[in-house]
Amino acid sequence: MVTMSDVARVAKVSATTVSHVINKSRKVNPETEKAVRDAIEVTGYAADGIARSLRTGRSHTLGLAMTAISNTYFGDVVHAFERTAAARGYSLILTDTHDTPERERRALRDLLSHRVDGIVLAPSAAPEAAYAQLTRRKVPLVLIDRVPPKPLPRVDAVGVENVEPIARLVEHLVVTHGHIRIGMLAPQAGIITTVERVAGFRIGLERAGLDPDTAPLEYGGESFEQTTASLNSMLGLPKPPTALVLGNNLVTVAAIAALRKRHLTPPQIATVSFDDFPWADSFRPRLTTMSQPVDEIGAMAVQLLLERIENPGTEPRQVRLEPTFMVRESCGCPPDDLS
Amino acid sequence: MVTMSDVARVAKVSATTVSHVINKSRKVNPETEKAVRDAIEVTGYAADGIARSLRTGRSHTLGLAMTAISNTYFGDVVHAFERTAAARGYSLILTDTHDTPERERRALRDLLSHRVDGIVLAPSAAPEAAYAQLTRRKVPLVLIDRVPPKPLPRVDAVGVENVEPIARLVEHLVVTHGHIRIGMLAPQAGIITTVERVAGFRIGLERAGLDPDTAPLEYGGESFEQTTASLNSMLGLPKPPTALVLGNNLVTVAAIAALRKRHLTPPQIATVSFDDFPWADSFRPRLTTMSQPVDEIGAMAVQLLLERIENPGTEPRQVRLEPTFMVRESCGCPPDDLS
DNA sequence: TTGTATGCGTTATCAG
DNA sequence: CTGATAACGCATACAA
Repeated sequence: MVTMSDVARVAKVSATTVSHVINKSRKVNPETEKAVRDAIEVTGYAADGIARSLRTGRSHTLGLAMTAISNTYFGDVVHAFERTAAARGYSLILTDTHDTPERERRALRDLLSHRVDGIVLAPSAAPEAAYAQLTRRKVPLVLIDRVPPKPLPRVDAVGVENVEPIARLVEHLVVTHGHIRIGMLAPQAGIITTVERVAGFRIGLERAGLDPDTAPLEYGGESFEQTTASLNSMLGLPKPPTALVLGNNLVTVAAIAALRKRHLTPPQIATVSFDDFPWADSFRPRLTTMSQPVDEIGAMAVQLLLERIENPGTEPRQVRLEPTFMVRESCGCPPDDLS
Repeated sequence: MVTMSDVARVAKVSATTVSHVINKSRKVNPETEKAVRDAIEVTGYAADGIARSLRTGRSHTLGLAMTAISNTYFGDVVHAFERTAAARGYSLILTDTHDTPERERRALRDLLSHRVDGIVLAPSAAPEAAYAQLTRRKVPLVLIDRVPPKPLPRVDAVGVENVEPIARLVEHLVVTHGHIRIGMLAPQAGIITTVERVAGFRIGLERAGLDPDTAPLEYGGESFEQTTASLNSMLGLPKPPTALVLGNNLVTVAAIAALRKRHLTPPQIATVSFDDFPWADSFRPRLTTMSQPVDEIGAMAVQLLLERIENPGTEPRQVRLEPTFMVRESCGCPPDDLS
């Protein structure tokens, strides 16, 4: 490996000077500078980020800890995150929390040991240990996807609005399409977003004069099979729902598959779902959905984190982005004008 | 920050002993060990990976450099990669090459500055500079997705078989379904996989007694719009093809959308495509595809890389995984027995 | 305008 | 079985 001393020797200057020309951290004679730059060229020197980090305490690295399977998030959010971070000169370390408290702890420990300058975390259903771990080390932290409820912890967070958009979906089912037996297939129980979406479901029902307590509600999202089983148990009811609220993209794909098996393709049974798909317009059934602004979420997470890093004293912010209502045909609604 | 010296002070031993306890690198008296472990507990000490890396020269970090937009790869491969790496005690740094030589260089420079123990790279269309950069630094390297052609460079690589599977797709079109005017919408020109898939297309045509030189062939994959334009120009031919080979998942989604606009839903026009979708069975048209084993590809990349790291002297290996032929209905073939 | 000395937190060498 | 010491490659306080 070629180090700064090697460059210094070739350029016949001190390592200090080399460091300063690289970092532009003090004035140096143009001739000297040229000698140094030439020496760098000749030796093929590349700065060692590790040594630099040890010395400065900053790694120019951001940690992203989330689960890879749930949510549409993974691919798109990671992509947006990497792009935004790279644009600001930061690299990305990725770890999978598997949405379990134990793996979450491990993921954060790994991130911490790499001395990341900040962490973006999609908290598991029981993130207390993780929070403690993080606050003890005072690492800048931004929560993503799941924004903690009311007695707000002092932490930055970015996520999407869930309650009203789901209520809006229910309203669509009731008001526009006249359904009165509406069921919900929710994502993994315990996760904050699930709690909020179920709340939105109940609120939507109430507003429509329907009874939330008698409305069919099942939790899926653990696996394809478990989701399928949940849906089937709902459909096996004496009076099965005529319309379905699907709580996220994972649940949606499993549900459509299960419905197909029962020869119940939307809009034969009406569905609305959270999360959109890039291919939603090209393939049938064309699903009516709430589309999350995944790119903005990833970019905003980086944005909040960098601001926190640069300005640790400021008040934490919670950002709620708005999903977009995509009306298509899974409720039987508009004429199929695109096919 | 709490360091090893702090722990040592609390445990009333030397830092050396603390280090040895942590790394189990030499025998230490059970009592001493307990004292150290207690001190670690009390102080909440966590090892500093940066300092450790500087000293040992190993970062326990793997770099993954690929483009996030092209290919089905991104999400799934990254996921499999992270899982396999984590299981072996390695973290993952992710960088986007944007499939351009310039960004590729930058991505690798970043990885190198983080002193990753090895790099997995999906090479751009002109990766020479990247190779030079890497071999100069002697970083263990594995190529992913795109396996370099014949005069094999001395480098590990993992990818999927392209030529024969695409030829097989063409055969399906000709032999099973009697098409003789077959066009191909290929992915981004220049990429090795594209070259191979186009070669497979031509070979398939030849075997069927068709003339490859007069067969319509367009390159897409740059963007949704560009892909759409390519397809439309092919469909605008005096004698447009009655069957289409779609070169990857990106091209496929754009193509189906464009076909829809022309009221040409498969199997009205026959299509076969490379890359499968998790939702392929639930949504119409149900596409006949070649499905890549994305999980295995990601896992194998890590596997090859770790073997190279542990055993630098061995002969490089090129691994070609087999895609799976998923016969569905986009050629009008089997009765719709699943709907 | 430039150089010397020191230390970041860890592990390896050597000595006890 | 344990400890003192040096070194990894760099950035900075201080000195010249």
